Amino acid sequence: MSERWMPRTPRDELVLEAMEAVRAFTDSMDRMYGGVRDDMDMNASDVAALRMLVVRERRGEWVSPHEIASHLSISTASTTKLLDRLSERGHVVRRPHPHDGRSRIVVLTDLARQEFFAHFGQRMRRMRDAMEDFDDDELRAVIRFLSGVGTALEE
Amino acid sequence: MSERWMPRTPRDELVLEAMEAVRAFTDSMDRMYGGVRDDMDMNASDVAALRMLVVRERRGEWVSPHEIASHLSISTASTTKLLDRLSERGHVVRRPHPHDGRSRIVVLTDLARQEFFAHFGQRMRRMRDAMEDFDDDELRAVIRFLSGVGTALEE
DNA sequence: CTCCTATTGCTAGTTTATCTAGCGATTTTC
DNA sequence: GAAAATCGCTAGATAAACTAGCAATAGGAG
Repeated sequence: MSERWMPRTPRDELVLEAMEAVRAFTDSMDRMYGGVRDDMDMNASDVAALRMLVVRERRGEWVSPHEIASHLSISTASTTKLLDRLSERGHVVRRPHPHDGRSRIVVLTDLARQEFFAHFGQRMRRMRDAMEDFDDDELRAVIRFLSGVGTALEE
Repeated sequence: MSERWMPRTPRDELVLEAMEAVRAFTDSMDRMYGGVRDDMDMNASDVAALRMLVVRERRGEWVSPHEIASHLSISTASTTKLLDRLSERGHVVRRPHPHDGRSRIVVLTDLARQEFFAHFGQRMRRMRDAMEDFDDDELRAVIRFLSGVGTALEE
């Protein structure tokens, strides 16, 4: 054995507690998305696509079917069907890509934005309210944590 | 209009930044789980069930098929199939429930524990390492944040 | 410019994982 | 002790993913 048994320090306990907090939080988020999915009567991928489109629109970026496919880790064939479902419901419109005749850009409709915020809005408000229990320094620490740990995971 | 326009304060900016950090972190976690799913060549539900079993086993609790069903928000019929898949791979065993003849308890095999930690272990280690950049107070703030915001979401 | 290769989104057909409905065994309630 | 509820299961139907292959377009090499 190259390793001696190590006593579990208070620091170790704290880190373990943080790990568990992350796990529980992720579960909460999953359930939250599940709630939205139920409320909107949609499947998980379709909601995820909508979420992506909202985020990318806010950034002023265009989104192609191809990008949706890779973001959701599904095939382009499945994405075609997904977009068919969203178009049928009137949530998105497919437009020609201005510079690439093969491609399309997927654009949210007003209806989609409206329904999306109707169902996500109240949940986001609850999150935002819960954040009032934290001062600026704490919030900054949280932000640094989430982006640090998140980045560490992406390698 | 019953509401005047409000200037966006630095505090508002910070809270917004925290919201975005949460969103990005959730995406990272999703991709992480996706990686495990790919590595283990399993579907999302099966991995989620395994995760649940590991957590509950660590707590010294028994898990019935029924509980798996409600935790994953799928029907008991789907859970039967799910457990068939996991049994076939040798990841779980169904045992009779000691006090209730209708029920079963689902028990992880050594193989499952082994494979689970082989694939999750390195990712959890990366998370744990990333946490070394934070002192105890920061970590405590993060824990309070995750559990507070998580709880707020569950209502 | 012309040819060749790569890329994009789509269709068609297949597979997988879910669902609903209903059943036998067992437990709980009255 | 009888009636109702619960548990996990089977059977058959549905939804959403997959693979393979296609037409249209783009882009690079000669």
